Amino acid sequence: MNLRELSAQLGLSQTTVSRALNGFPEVSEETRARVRAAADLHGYRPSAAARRLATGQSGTLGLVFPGERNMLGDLLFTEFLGGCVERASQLNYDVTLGMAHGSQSEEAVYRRAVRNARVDAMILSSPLIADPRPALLRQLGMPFMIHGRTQSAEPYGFLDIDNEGAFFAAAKLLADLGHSRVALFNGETAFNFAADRERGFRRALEMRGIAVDPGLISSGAMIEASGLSQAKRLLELPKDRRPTAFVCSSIGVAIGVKRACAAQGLGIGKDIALIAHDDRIHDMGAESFDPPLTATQSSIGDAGRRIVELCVGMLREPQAPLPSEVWPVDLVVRGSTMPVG
Amino acid sequence: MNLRELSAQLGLSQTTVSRALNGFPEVSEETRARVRAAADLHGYRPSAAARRLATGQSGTLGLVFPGERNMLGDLLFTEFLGGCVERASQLNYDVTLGMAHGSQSEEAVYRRAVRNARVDAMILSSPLIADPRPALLRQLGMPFMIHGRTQSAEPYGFLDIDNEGAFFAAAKLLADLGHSRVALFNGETAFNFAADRERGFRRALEMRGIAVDPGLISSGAMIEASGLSQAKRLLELPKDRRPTAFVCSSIGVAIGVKRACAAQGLGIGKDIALIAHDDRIHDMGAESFDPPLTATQSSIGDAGRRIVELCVGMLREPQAPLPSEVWPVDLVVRGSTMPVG
DNA sequence: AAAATTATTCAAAGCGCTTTGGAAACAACA
DNA sequence: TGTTGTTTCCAAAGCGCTTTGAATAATTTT
Repeated sequence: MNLRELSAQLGLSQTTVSRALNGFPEVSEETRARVRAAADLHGYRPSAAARRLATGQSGTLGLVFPGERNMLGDLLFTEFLGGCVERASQLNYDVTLGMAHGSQSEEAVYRRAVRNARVDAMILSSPLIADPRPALLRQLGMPFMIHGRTQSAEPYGFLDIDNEGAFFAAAKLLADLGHSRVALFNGETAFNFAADRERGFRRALEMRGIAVDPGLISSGAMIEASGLSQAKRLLELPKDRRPTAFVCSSIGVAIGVKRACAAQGLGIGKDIALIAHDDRIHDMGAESFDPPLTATQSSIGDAGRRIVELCVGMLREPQAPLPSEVWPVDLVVRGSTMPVG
Repeated sequence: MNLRELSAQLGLSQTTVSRALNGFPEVSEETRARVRAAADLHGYRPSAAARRLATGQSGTLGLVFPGERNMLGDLLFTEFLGGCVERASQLNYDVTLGMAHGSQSEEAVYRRAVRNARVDAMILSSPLIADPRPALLRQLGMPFMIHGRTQSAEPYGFLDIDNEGAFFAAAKLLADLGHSRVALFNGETAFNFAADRERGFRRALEMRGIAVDPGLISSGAMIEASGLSQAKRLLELPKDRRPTAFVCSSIGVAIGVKRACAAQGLGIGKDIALIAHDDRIHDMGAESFDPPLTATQSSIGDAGRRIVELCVGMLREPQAPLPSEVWPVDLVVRGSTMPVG
């Protein structure tokens, strides 16, 4: 059943039926009710393809798989994606995925998506400090939102968490507990969030008059192996230079740290203080660590849901200022932190 | 630049230009070359929306997030999805995602996708033995392919791995090494793959004249905690009834088993033999276990790539028999298995 | 009661592609 | 010469929706 048939049934024009169904004000409530009833009765569903052609809008949002894949990255991306898909389907939007493959560069993926005009907007995740994608998309005329922030001359819409504030709070807590040798195991420095976190970390220690030892700051993949090897290295330092506290960019890293400590007979929350950032995945994480982990935490699924709302809002009101939000991050104190002893 | 403008430029009809670009035979090679050159020159890209409307095909494949989410499940799904997206984009297809949310049942998600006619076919993953989706989709007239198999009266296309053969090989290896008390930690029994695996497992032991002890077979979530608790329980049995070998449905489960063994001072590959199924994720897995794990392995990313090919083939030749493939599974023997003793 | 508003409804023109049913041009055959 | 085939190309009719510009009906104003 299509629009023409339905309007013929009703003895109305396509215009009126279309407007009645789409909530335009210039159709009487009586007619609207009649149209709705008939549409329900016949199970009428407007053709997405026809609407796309007529409106020029695809009702579709695009995401692209991150170029470098790893376990945690995939988990985070999937959790984020799941949130996006959930909210998008509530808003009657589709989500389509792109991916670089083989010789095709990531840029080509974005170009392809834009050229084919298959999406109304794209959502960028894991932005680098110097990320080429905003400039590219703006040049191509494709609206976008960033999950995170980036260093960019041009304006852009974004949703980010307060990474700096989070790591400021974590480092400050440790400093207030008397720790002066605090190590930071950060994510890859090319990512904007990692820079933000390091800034917050440094600011807190400096505020407490603690000189930041560059040797205690490292960055790398946010996986168990990184935490293990880096912690091992630092724990081998002479006792008076060995860190008494660690701040980790992910729970995976914290697991590695814990293993390194265990190997030295050091107990988390007893001999060594540990804080990690916890991107809530499947509503579980830091609290099921042993001991329960003091953590800065934030739901990446919620971020996905919210960024889709912002994105759709942006598409509906193109002339409005670009949406931007920065979410505060909770520092939840659990059993992995204690005063320095 | 649209088709009309391009054909005006060329002094040809839209028909001819369209056919030239789409490789129809009734246009001379000379004209085709001219058209191609002009299209390239002007950067002409056909509008996906218009094509969709005209052909009734959306050029889109649909997948739905599994209803129950967990870490391994997400990782597997993402790996599979990544493969799908990769091949789909090579074939100029899009992949869109659906997801049940809140009150909306999984069935509603499929209905919605079909009603809106936004996808040409759907790919079903993690089929249950009694899965309602094939009947639903057939009734709705939506083509689909299953990654896995199911117990269904109606025919369906599928790509599956030989789960039965894999677990047959694993159990047979253990039997041949002299193990007679072999435990199986299977996935949820509602899933078809779990039933297949158990069948293979039993068949091998029976073939070797070993009575299968039902107490040694359990099933549950394919996560570390399951392996840990189940193995712990079995390792507490009196020595003459305690299993000497374990077959696990995932590496996660194997990790749990290893921890349970370690707690009892039992070494994998020494005191206890261990085999797990390894869905290759990120090209790593069983070989980085300690000790390297004897495993049945199969690439889930490859499966994603292939199922998209089959799906697209099915759409292109709707009257051809439904495609189906069963992939053999390699049993790779590493250090976690040894003769009983 | 006529004129001016306002509230409803409609006919028709796209959106940009595919595809049907010829037609024109040309060569090959009788 | 007339007929039959081939090749190559085209005009025009959709696909099913949105939206513009007008027309009609109902209401209010003068």
